[in-house]
Amino acid sequence: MANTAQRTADLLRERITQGALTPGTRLSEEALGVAMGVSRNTLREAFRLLAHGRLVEHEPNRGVFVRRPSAADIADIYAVRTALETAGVRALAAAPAGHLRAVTDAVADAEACAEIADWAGAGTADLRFHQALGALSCSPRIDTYLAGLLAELRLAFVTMPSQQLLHEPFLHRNRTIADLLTAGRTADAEDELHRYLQDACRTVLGTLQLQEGPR
Amino acid sequence: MANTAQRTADLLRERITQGALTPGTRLSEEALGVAMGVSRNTLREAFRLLAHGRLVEHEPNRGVFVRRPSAADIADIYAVRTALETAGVRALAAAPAGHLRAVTDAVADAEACAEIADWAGAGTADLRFHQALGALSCSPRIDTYLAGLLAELRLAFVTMPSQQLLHEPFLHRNRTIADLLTAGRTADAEDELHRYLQDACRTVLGTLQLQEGPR
DNA sequence: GCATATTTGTCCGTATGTATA
DNA sequence: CTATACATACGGACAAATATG
Repeated sequence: MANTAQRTADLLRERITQGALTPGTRLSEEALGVAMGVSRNTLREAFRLLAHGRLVEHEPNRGVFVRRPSAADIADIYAVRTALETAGVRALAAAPAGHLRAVTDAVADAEACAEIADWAGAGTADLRFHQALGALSCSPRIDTYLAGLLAELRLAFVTMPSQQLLHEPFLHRNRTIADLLTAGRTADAEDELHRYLQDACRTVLGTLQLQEGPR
Repeated sequence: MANTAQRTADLLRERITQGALTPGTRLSEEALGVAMGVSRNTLREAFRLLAHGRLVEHEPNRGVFVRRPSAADIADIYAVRTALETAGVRALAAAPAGHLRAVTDAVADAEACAEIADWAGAGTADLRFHQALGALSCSPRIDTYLAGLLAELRLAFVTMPSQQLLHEPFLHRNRTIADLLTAGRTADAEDELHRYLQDACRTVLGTLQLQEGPR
């Protein structure tokens, strides 16, 4: 198996993106070390890995805290997503056929989840849809970047009340984009994706403001 | 100042991108630790940071080595650069005026360096030109990504013989792009940049192959 | 504002496993 | 196959910075 620091980081990443460790929580080297059965040195290495993905914040001489993405973070994440995902759409012609099927499969999954009101599942499928859009570029680095960005976004979502309000309005637009891609209308798909991400960004920022205001 | 691990990583990054530590070099925890006056624990933390930027490769139970970017790496780097830099070009209208000046300044610098046959300087200015293109998106994350990609590319360049052959053919095309941007012809600038990066990628891959073959 | 307790930052020693000569 | 060298991981130690009463 991989080394301990990597495993520890993976485990913590999962805990964070699933909301078990909420933003603002302090991750004590001592306490977490004994809880996870690793030494402080190893845990510190894991912290470096997570800090690089912006899931935790390292405040010198104070410790590491689960990150609370700001409005500026959200806006920036959507800006980068727009750059990377539209690049995937533009690269559709050069991508193998299986890559497009991954896109349509994710859309179908999201629709199936929505059918039975499984909004957590719909959210996961939604993120997979966008990951699949980026994967059309056939670029390992774009895949890595996008995975990190979506994990960070998921972290922003965990404090928000309704996953349904965040995802439901966009499911039929996923289908629209997938259909445009299947029809080879990449320019139209790019336009739609661009507007889609702008709207989604506004929705998320609005939800964030709602919970930041009355705090 | 910042913590020791960060400083150590920064110092090593500089050594690597400037060719003092050439690809393939093994970075021994013990030897480097005493040489830089830091403990093995701290050095390992620094290694994690560098490995994330792909400047070094961590081979389990064998150690860390200065990375030797493969042809696939080069191609991928140019694919991501295309996505990020063209996104900057498309975002020109929304960028503050100073950002465009940073682009034209970098072009002027590169031309001045070429005038006096300072090809190392021209190479640096060239990279700054591309960083400035990405900065048009006004996205901190794109800036970070691009800086990492260009550092990795610089690592690929250090083993190549002539910086002149790598950069000179593209200087006048930098000027072309800058002029198109100044004229507000973003669509034309994007097309030109796209072809530019394709050609540059081919040039670098060709040079890489030349030195890989007769090894 | 001060004294104290806690926590991080850094280093060292060491036992174990793995790769290589 | 053995021996050596090294990475991996742990635990302990102490100074420095921070938080707490």
